[in-house]
Amino acid sequence: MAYRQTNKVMEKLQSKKKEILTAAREVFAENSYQRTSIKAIAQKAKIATGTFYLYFRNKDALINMIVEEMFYELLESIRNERANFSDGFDKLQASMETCIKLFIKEKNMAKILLVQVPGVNNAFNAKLIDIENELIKLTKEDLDELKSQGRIPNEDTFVSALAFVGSFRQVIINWLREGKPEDLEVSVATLMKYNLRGMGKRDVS
Amino acid sequence: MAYRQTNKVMEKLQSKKKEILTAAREVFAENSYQRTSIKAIAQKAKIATGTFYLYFRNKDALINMIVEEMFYELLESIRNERANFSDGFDKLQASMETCIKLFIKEKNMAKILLVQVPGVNNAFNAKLIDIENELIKLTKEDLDELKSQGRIPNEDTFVSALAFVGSFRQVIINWLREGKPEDLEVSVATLMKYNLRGMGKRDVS
Amino acid sequence: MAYRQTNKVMEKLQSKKKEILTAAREVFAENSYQRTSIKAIAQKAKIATGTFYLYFRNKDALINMIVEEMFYELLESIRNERANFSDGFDKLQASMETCIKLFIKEKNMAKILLVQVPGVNNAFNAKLIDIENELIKLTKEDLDELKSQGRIPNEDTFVSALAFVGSFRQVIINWLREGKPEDLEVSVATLMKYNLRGMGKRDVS
Amino acid sequence: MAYRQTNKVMEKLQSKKKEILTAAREVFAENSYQRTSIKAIAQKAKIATGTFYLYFRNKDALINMIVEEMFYELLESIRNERANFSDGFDKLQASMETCIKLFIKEKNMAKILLVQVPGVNNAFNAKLIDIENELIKLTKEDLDELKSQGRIPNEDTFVSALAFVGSFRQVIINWLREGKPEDLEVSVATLMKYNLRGMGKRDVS
DNA sequence: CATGAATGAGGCTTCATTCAT
DNA sequence: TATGAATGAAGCCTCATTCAT
Repeated sequence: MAYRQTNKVMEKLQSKKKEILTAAREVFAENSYQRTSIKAIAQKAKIATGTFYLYFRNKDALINMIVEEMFYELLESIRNERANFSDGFDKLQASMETCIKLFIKEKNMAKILLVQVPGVNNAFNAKLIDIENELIKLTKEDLDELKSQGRIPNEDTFVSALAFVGSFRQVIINWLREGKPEDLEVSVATLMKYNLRGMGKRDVS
Repeated sequence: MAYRQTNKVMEKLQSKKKEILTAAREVFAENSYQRTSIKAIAQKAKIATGTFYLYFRNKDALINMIVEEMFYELLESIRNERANFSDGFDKLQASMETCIKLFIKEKNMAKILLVQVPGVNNAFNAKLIDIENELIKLTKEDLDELKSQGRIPNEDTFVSALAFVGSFRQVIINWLREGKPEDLEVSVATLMKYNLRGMGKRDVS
Repeated sequence: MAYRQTNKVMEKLQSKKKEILTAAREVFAENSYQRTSIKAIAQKAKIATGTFYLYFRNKDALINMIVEEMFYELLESIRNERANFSDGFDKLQASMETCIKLFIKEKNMAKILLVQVPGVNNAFNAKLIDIENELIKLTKEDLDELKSQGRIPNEDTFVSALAFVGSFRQVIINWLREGKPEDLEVSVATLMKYNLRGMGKRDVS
Repeated sequence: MAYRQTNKVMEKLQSKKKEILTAAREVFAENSYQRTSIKAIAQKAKIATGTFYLYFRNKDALINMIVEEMFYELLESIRNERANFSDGFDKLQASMETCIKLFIKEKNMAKILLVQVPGVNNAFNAKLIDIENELIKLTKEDLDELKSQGRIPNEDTFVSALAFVGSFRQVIINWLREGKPEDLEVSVATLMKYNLRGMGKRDVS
């Protein structure tokens, strides 16, 4: 009895926390971290400012959790999608396509991860860097596999991995900031070819 | 006796302004714009807070000048170096090599331009974006030239330009943040090859 | 439990605002606008500096409200009292007597309106001038009526109105500053006779 | 030799001090005391800010001296002019006409005495009040004389003196602030009649 | 004497966080 | 738990005054 009660309370608490997180994402996507006030988030979440502190120790804890959530969402999606493929090139392609699709679907997420939060605070940067590093690591693993299979030249796969991730990052940022390229999906195909050639894949159309 | 309004005095004033700019660059390289206080800059420059305002109208004017200086330093260097070459591929290579060399020489500049990018909604960031866009534009021009010469495939050069710039950006950022790749100059050569292949240049070693 | 958004809460807020206004009036009565700091007002009102900004957008908004309140209090009292009379001379007398009575009752108000007038270039002063002008306008209307009735000579009623208001102003100011004349009410009677004669009323005792 | 040298130096110093005072008057007439910076005065006087402090202990000392100068100029003019008359009414008229003429000639003086400085600071107010009180005292003396001669009714001459001065003050202030009455000299004649009647003079036209 | 750069206290305002209800 | 008023530290900027030249 007491147990179920607690569970229910926990659920309720969790759901309220989720609501705040959702509201916070929206507000952060518009303004930068520093320019976003707790009051604004609370208003968006339709709670009082004080209530915010029942769910988060402070502002930093909030942004931390947001980034961690995104970390999870993004990398989990990528890992799941990659699991459907065994070929290195396919896995690379799957990684990026998943990433792009998620960003298109959740533009706020892209804005926060790529535009708003960077530069705010070394602690958050560290989290963001974790995500990026994880993505780079995955990419490098694929490249190493392809290299060991002799399907790409014997080059520094770390640099290639950075180039791969960086090129996508730039295209997405530009799309977020300037709205160009207009059709991100088409551009991603071009970009993929660019990178496959860059890695040294033979017979790219 | 009165100050003699000689060159000496003027130089001293200019040099003081430079000192403040240098101090500000150092502080900005560590913290973001929003988290950098005038007080901190003044302390670094060993002046009183009020003195800052003798040299800059306000905080925004300072950051504006810093970024404009960097804009000038970076793009002027690149343009100068590019002028030595007529071949499109050579110009692309010259662009990036100059950029990298400058960043190695002036690490704070790289940190400010690439890492401490603050939230999107201010003049500071707008200027930074200008720099990036200018670099992308230059790259695209080279690619368009190469395309018209039939030396690279008929693909969206805007996307290629973004990929090119983005891949370098990522490598430099990683070097700044993690110290890897350790030997940036060597990696840049690899990266260049990656990109040349990516663009579709034939016979890249 | 949540605050109940009852009348009680609202009243409390309003009363707090009133308290701040009262404190501000007291401080302004001692020092001029420019020399009055928010901190001083907050201390007088026994609140923190930040609390002030929960009730007023900024310093100007406060002074605006203070003067508008006074504008309302003073002119409304005068208009109400005048409504009891139809004779021009009676209305003039009613105007000034009401004014004097209010100033005796609310000495701070008199001090702010008459003594702490700050430099000309701000909104505060503009409002104060509005009050004075309104009073002059009312006086002029009475004089015009009397003139059209042939009860005072055919002279420039604007000048007379200024003289009328100015003479009262001077007496009150002197009373505020020097405590003389000691018995303001008696002096006001004398002053009234002075002005009635000045206007050209016949048979003033 | 040394003596003459010193004298010369003193003269020069005095003349520079005068220049600063003149500049300060101009600046104060435009902006209020608080909004007038030493830098602005120095610029108007074509000296360096530091130089200001060679001639005045501080900003307060400057305004003090300005007001004292005006005190002297105004009251001395009035006293001189009054010396030409022996009749009480003539002396009253001479007082005010001199005052008005001086204010018309030196509008800055009027602005400073009547509009800018009041309310700034109790210390300056005190000086201003001295001037006003002196004027009131002179007026009262005339009225007392007239009363003892039986030429005006047996009323409180202090109140009459206040009314007299206050009515002029109001007209001048209105002229400074609003530009009305347009022709001050004509209005002053009307005003004089108003006051003569007010005092109880017989046979005012 | 003159200069004007330098100083730093102090003013206004914002906002993360606390706390009485 | 929920509320939102209250707090006060901290930031930006101004300006009277000082001081090295």
